[in-house]
Amino acid sequence: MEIGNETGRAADNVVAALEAKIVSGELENESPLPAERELMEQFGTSRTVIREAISKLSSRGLVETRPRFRPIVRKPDYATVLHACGNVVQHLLTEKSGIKNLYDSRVFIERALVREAASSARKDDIVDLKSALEENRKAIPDSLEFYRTDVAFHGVLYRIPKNPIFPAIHEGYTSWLAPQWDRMLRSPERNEVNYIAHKAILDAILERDPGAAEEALTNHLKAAWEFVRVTFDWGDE
Amino acid sequence: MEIGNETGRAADNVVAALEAKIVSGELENESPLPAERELMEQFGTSRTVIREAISKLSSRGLVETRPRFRPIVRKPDYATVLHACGNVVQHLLTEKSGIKNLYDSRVFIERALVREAASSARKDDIVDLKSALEENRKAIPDSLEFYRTDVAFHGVLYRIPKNPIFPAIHEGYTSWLAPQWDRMLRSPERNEVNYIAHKAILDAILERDPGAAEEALTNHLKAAWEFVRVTFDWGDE
DNA sequence: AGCGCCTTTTGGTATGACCAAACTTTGATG
DNA sequence: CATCAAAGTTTGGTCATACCAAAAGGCGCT
Repeated sequence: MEIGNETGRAADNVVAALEAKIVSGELENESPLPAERELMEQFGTSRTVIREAISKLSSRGLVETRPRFRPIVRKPDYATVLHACGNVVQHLLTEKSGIKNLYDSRVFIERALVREAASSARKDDIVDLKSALEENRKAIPDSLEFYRTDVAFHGVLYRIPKNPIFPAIHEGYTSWLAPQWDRMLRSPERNEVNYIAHKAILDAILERDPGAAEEALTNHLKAAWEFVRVTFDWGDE
Repeated sequence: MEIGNETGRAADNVVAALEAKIVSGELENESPLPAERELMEQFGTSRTVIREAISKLSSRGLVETRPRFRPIVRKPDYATVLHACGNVVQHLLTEKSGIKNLYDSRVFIERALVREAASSARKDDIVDLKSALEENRKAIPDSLEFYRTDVAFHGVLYRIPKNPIFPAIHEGYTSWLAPQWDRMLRSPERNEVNYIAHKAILDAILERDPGAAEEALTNHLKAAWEFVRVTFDWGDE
């Protein structure tokens, strides 16, 4: 009866409707979705369709579903979107080449980020970098804490362009490449090496030398990859 | 009886099984999935969970579903993954700020790409660039063809790092930002301007001058954005 | 072979039922 | 009165069955 039902996909209407209600805030963020049986009455359709719609919303990151709980509404932001993509990306990381490609892309991005930082970081960016580096230094004895501050230091770089896409990408990299870092965690002797590398990057940024910053960053990440590669006992990539 | 069935998610088992069969090639790429009723017999489960599993596979880009057709197996590659992410990303592009952020990230990436091209493009890369530019020049009178060659020219840049992730990203940008380009298509007088910009970029690459290449690229994309912005009659971003 | 018609297959949807886990209410208890 | 455990209710996950319309496939006719 409803207009717009041309093609056989009843669930899409429900998806669109709920989608609208979520982005408009009519369905409040972080709050549970109405019960399926209520939705099916509300939309005048069967539970089959409702469930399929919820499944689609879930895979789009608009709701978060746990096995036996009510779905939770998630207003889309860059982080949840990247997280939703993670489910899709994971297939490409089962082979070494996929991981290598992803890591290389990270190196590529961060090279550009440190260039950007060196050429146009603002005062507060510099403050953030210094503070992140200091946290990093203090955490050298504690591998777990060092990992956290390591990620945080790189995270500051991703925030410098003031584009929310980049922090989201950073989250993607750290979560998708996390399994590899586990090995690094168990090698505390690497902490000081990595700290020194971070310091070299920051020094180059402070001197406003994009080339040096890029080189320092490249050396840092290449060394980290080499370490992981050897630890995993991979042949040459 | 099967191990790994701890948590109440029967569909996940089916997803995992089909997933494995797809990546292993047991389910041939580009060929249709078995019928739902056959799968339900094969897995000893109801059609409900089979359908849910197929829906999940679809949203992960492992199968492609058209409304009333058999799902088609799609072995995951970077392009299909990016395409699958497109459904998720679209929410962020409904506002101007989302488009602006995405476009800025593109500028950021391509700046790094042309630097890379200028500093380490190989002979065949140069050949590709020259040929793409020539195609671009010849297409100046035909806006539709010009658009195609324009995309192709930028695409060559994304292929230079020899990392399949970048061409996939390029596909993402071109498809996600396509609506904006429509306006550009109807302004053939822009074609020559854009061609000249492309030529300037290539010239800088040929001179192995990363800085000049980055600047030329930046000018090119900033101008294109400005044109779109004015045409759309947006205020300042 | 090419083409239109008819049968079968198959995806999309609707119902209704059942279970187990989550949630809510209730009521006994200290 | 606050606490907490038991009983009752809701609700997501699954199953079985049925029906429809469109796609696929077969069949006969030209």
